[in-house]
Amino acid sequence: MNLDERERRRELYRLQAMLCQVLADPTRIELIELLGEGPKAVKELAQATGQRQAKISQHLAVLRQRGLVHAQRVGTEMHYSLTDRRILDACHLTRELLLDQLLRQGEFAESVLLGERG
Amino acid sequence: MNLDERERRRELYRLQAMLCQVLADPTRIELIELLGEGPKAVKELAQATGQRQAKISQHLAVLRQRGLVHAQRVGTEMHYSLTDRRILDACHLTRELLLDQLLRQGEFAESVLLGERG
DNA sequence: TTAGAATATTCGCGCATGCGAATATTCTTG
DNA sequence: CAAGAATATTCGCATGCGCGAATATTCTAA
Repeated sequence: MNLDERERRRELYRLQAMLCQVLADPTRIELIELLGEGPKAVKELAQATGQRQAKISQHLAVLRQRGLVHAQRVGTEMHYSLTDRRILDACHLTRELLLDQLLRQGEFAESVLLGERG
Repeated sequence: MNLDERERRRELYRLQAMLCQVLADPTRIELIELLGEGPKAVKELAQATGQRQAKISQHLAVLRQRGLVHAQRVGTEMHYSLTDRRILDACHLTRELLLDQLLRQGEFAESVLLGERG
């Protein structure tokens, strides 16, 4: 390999963008939050989110391919779990950032913030 | 308004996804990093990234519309700056997460990591 | 082995996004 | 006002993404 520095940085940014892309979906964020509570089966996740099973499986596949979650067979079920708790940290930090943005703009803030802060 | 809790959480996830979407582009990440050094004109950013001016303006428009950067006229130039330094924190955390992912998978890691850690 | 439950995958569509090219806007200077 | 520099916007296109619907796979139990 031996790319020069600029190209290495570019490659890093490209991969980072791909990671952020994975986090750029509300259903996937919700799945990450749920898995933050502990391992869960697909059916549980579908029930908790109120989404169709196929949709949940599709999003779990994305998370799995990117290495954010790990799947384990347990009988007829598949138990999913986070591979790294710091994924939650990233989610929480971006959410903090978002909440500050909302506060600054003063838009939507009250309705969304209720029950999340204060 | 007065949404129930689940809907409020959903709305929050939706907005968070939109924020992550903004961070899910390598050029925008590079712009954020550059602006982390201080305010810069569009031309500077175009030069530093080696990208066409129109492309930079387009991405800056996205960052501006989402409230991540602030623009100020200075003569014939527009000086852009971060509205919140913690945007950098978010970028750096996701990058840390990415680097750990790469280390775990052992793929690309060496070439990308050189000069970034160690 | 067959039935059925749990999960995964494929397909097609509608929609958003990033880009280059071209053009428009806004400011400064003469 | 005219010319030109700096920046913004528009347009058209190619590509990617999320979704529902349908189907396939994989395991358990009888």
